[in-house]
Amino acid sequence: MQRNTRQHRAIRRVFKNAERPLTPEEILKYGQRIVPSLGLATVYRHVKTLVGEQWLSEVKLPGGGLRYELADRPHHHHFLCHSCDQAFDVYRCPDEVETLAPDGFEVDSHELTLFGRCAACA
Amino acid sequence: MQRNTRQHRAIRRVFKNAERPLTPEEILKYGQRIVPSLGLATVYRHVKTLVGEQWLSEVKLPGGGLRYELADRPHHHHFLCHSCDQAFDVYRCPDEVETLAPDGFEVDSHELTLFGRCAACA
DNA sequence: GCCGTAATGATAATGACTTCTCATTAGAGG
DNA sequence: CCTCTAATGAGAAGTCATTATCATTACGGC
Repeated sequence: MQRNTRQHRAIRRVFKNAERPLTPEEILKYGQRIVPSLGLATVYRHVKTLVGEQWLSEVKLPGGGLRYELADRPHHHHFLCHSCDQAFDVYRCPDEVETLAPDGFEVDSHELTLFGRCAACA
Repeated sequence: MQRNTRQHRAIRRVFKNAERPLTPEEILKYGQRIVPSLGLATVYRHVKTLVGEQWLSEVKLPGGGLRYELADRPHHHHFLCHSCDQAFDVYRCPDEVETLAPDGFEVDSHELTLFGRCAACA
């Protein structure tokens, strides 16, 4: 991944334009609007590299299937629309979350997911 | 699933004794302490039936892999130990969670997962 | 513009999880 | 106790997301 290919530029552009976590299939779909020949294997290859470079971060939501987002986003959570299955960012977080665990449990991170219908589907 | 078999009784007993969500492999392991010949296919068969009867409910945590718990438990969340990979119940919930979504989004449920080390691993 | 080679993309392979198949076992009514 | 047949369990098969293979393409230094 040392050459500046059209595919690499396209994938980074997709994330710069997206303001929500994307699945590999979504990356492929949006990337093909820029480079129509883009293949799924190339998406996976670049995503893996970009995660290694900490340019992207993995988003694991309940229900499985990894999504990816820019790694430089501040702390936030996610909303998952069960109609269109798209994930969205929620930039508000309840306080004192990490104090909820039982005694003796060490919390080092947390993930809050809201489920429902997004503005477009509702 | 209309006969009262040893396997069926064993699987229900496992859940009655467990106070945390179980994976199919965990159900198999604990069930085999009661009925050593228990097979994984039987675990899946009964879990599917019990979920259909609303006796069990599915627990989807980030990272994939379904877990199951008794359906009659009151609202609660989960703690996932990244050392032993066991899930635990957390019977406290931050208030006003469903008000965090952006305007126009309809929230109908939420899932909060705490990550860290459980009391036994810490 | 040429050339060496990294990157690509179609497809096969993999792996984890879940369901199916079917010969055998064992509930439970008579 | 017999009999019928639902349930079981071992292994095959299916699913789905991800990775590997490899012939072809196209960056980019010269």
